[in-house]
Amino acid sequence: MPPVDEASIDVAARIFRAMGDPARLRTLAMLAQGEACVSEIAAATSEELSTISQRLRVLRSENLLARRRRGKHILYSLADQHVASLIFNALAHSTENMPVKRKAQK
Amino acid sequence: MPPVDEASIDVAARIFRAMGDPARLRTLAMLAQGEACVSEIAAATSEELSTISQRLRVLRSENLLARRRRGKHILYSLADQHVASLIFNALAHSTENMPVKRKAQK
DNA sequence: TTTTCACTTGAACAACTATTCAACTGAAAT
DNA sequence: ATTTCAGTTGAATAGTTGTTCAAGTGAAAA
Repeated sequence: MPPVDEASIDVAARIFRAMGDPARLRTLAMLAQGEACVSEIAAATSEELSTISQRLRVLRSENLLARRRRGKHILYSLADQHVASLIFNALAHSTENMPVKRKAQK
Repeated sequence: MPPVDEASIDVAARIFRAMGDPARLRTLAMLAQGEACVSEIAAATSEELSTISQRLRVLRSENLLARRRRGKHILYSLADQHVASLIFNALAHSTENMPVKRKAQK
């Protein structure tokens, strides 16, 4: 771990914060499976279209997403493999590192 | 990327959120360099002791920290290497993946 | 060119979060 | 046993964030 400069910390924190909402993380996890348009995501979660759009806007503002148009739809996907790694990493961590939080016996 | 269950998403999102604050991430980065007590952290950042304590409480509640006592001081450190990886990963991502966000020329 | 429609966006409101203060806790030192 | 002091915690406040609504965009289809 090299000494960390302030700007990097801020950028990294913004990335973490963007990923730190269950709804947004679920969206990212969905996109990790493949491209999807806004309507598809909305349908999959039974939520407002504009809710999804705002959510994607947050993720996009941190450069976590890529998008392209196909016909009338806009297809979203993860920006790169790095984003997938972060998700995978945290999910792995979340399933393993869940100590029972009990003191050594007696 | 395996299909993700709801509980894992929630835990992972909580971890990300805890890391998604510049002050907290700075603290984690500092602890990645080695153990430190609350006073040291406070001194290093010129902040209130209770501010630091509350901050550590948030990180601790997501199992990101370990602590042990030495004399009158309580030494904090990262819970495990996994946490260091997450930090390192995001910092790496933050320094590289910063596209100039400009369209292809002309 | 006009219409359509998928998506985006600003504003508003409710829900959540970070910091500070002041009081408290408890292990260590005396 | 008493004192000390590093750290913790509940409450209050100010600032931030997520969702929704309603209006607006703009590329594609007609």
